[in-house]
Amino acid sequence: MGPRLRTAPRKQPTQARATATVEVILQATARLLGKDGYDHLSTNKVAAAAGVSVGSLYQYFPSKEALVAALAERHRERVMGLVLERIAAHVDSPPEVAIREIVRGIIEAHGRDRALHRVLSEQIPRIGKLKTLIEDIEVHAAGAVRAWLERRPHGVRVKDPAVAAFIVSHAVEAAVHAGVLGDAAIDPAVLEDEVVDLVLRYLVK
Amino acid sequence: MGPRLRTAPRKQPTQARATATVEVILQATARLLGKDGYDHLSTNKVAAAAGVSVGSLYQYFPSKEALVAALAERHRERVMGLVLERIAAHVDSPPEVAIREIVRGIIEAHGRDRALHRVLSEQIPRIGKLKTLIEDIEVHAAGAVRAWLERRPHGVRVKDPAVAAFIVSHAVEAAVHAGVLGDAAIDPAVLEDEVVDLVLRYLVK
Amino acid sequence: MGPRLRTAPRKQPTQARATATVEVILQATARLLGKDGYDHLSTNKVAAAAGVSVGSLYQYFPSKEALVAALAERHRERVMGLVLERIAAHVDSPPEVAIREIVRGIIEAHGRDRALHRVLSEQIPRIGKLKTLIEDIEVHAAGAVRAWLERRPHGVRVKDPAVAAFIVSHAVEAAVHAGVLGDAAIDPAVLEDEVVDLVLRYLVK
Amino acid sequence: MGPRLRTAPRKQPTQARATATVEVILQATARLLGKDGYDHLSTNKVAAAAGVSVGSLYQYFPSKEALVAALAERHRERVMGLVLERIAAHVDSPPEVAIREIVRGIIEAHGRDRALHRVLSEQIPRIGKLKTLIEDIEVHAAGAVRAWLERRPHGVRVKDPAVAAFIVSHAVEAAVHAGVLGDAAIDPAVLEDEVVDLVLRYLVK
DNA sequence: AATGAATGAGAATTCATTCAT
DNA sequence: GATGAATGAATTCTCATTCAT
Repeated sequence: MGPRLRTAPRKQPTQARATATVEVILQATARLLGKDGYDHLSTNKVAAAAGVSVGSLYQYFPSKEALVAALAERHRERVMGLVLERIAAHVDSPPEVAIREIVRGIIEAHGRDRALHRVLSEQIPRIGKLKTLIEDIEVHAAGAVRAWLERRPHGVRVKDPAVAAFIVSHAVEAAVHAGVLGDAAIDPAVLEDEVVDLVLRYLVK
Repeated sequence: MGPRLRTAPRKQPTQARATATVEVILQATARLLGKDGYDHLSTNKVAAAAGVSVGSLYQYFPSKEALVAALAERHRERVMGLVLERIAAHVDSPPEVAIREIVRGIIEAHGRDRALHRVLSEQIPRIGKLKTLIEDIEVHAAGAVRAWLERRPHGVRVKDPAVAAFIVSHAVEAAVHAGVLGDAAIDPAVLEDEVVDLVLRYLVK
Repeated sequence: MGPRLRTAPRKQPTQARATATVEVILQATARLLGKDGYDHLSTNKVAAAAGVSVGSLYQYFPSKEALVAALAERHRERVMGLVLERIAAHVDSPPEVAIREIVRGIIEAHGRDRALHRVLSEQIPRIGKLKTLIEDIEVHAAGAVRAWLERRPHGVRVKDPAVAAFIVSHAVEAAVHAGVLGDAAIDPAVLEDEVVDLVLRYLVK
Repeated sequence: MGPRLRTAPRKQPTQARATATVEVILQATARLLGKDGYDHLSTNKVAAAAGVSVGSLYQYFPSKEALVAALAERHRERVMGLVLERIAAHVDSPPEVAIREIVRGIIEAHGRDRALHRVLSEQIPRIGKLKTLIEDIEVHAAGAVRAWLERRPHGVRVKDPAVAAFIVSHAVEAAVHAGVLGDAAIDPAVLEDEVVDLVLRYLVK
């Protein structure tokens, strides 16, 4: 599905100055990506916006894709961290509480860096290597949900925890994503109630 | 958010030869889209792959986006047609039956032209006119679900049909999409049962 | 010795207009190559000097190397033609006459398009695929000389015609090349006498 | 004819460590020159391949050309040394002996570092300072031959020693170069006999 | 209707070289 | 002496689009 693109970071900055350069480049990437979209992004524009030379950019990123990949990877770490942490915090809470807290965590995670999150989620599937990244997230998330389900055999009514985890994680992600980031945004409190309801009725009651 | 894009088809082919040309162009577009991705698609390549001249291509499609839009539009019509038809056929069926039939319709729709469906959903940039196209589909689907809900005030337990339709349509689409097209495909019968369960418990019981 | 470079011509011009474009591009290449040398040649400069767009250039030549390769191939045909013709015309002339005429032909061939000849011969070895071209010439030339030798077993004193042809063709080419094109050019008449002497004494007397 | 190039070595390494650095850089240059060719050589690549920083490279070589010039100069010294030494050793030998020894010396010189020799002769652009370097060699060699000829007015039959030296040195170099380094290499003993014959008949008998 | 030659703005990318540390 | 981050002009090359034939 698309040719292989070079997304591997080119070299690690070792000096502090270099780290700052990489930082400033990624920030400019995020800004332009949010403003103009992926297609209108160009390495020259990014470099100019970051106030560094193109040469410096290419010292660290071999291509436009690599730029976006690095940004996505960073973002993924933050978002997944927030959600997994919430799941971990509620391994032993009663389902009603756990589910509400986790759903709220997901809604919050989508609320952070909305513009960046939106543009990344839209563009990522098109960027070869990044498909893997998004799949990692899904597998990761579904895995966590499954583990959560398997810990409470009596509290849930589900036959196959793997399938249920798969269904639930995709359904929740999509509903929250659309509800928070879509053009027709939904009031977060309502969204939370409804999604919790969706999940609770499917898994528990 | 990008320059103004012309996506309206330029003219309708009237002669049989012209229809064949359009057909061959769209097929080449689909093929290249799958092979190289949207970014590496080019009108020249499409024309070459289709065995026609660029000039001929521009006779029918005013831009690269129009090419992809036409392909997507075509596919949308088939898929949405199948689903809306299923919804229409079950306006008055009992919820259990209606929901199962509709879900089955959605699963079937995703099964048709799997490769094309996957490519379109991954490769279409979610900006410009193409973005609108995609959002239209979502709004359309949610609208149909909402209408369906509003027809049966006593059969469903939902407070706000608009919100419920929104949640449900996104959740179902995502679960089915991932279940049918994802790397870890799920047995269609199991998928059907689980998605029906998800919807039924949320909307009805 | 050096990476493989794309030197194959990209597409054949079919319309008269296209043929003219190719012609004008090659002429500009020759001009710039003679004036600035290979390293200072660039596709943009060539296009500008030819009065066509870069795009047109790339329609026919995939790289800078291809440009030079096409030029070299053309030049080779002319030069080799002139020399082989001279050899053919004197298959049956007495050695003294034949050798003088052939040597004169080679000197004349080097005299045509001196600047182009000089720059091509200097740059060709560096351009991957073109090594073959130059070797072709040598093999070709040595072959013709050998055939010439083998036709007159009694007139020549040579043991192994293949070796003698090899030695003679390289020696003559180098002496004439340096004598005609070198910074310290030699009077053509003197050059002719001396080279004829060199060859005649080696092969015949 | 190209910008002014600085090819003079920047400074002499004085410490042992520095000498080793220079050595390692030149070796990397030779390796890359053989692998990628002159055009694809870059100071950054050379530094990386040599395991030193670009900064260090520029400490000793002020430009890319200087790098190649140093390599060529080194090789030239070895090769020319061997040949001139042989010429000097036979100033007073009878022509048959002298010529045979000198030709043998030239063949041996081409046999040393064949790969490097081939690469240098093919890849060095014949422009700018590097051109001069090459011409120096030719002039030097022709000069030595001329001096040798002028010392023995009675032993040789040549009218103009300068012209004869010019012809002979180019002819011999070309024949030996092709015979030793060409794709169709010739047995060194045969090569020696034939080249000696060529020279002897032209100059002496 | 169809062709395909031509365009040229603009994107990606390299690389010799400098200089602060 | 050595390092390697930074530079940016220059170059290669693509591609959507037009238009004469």
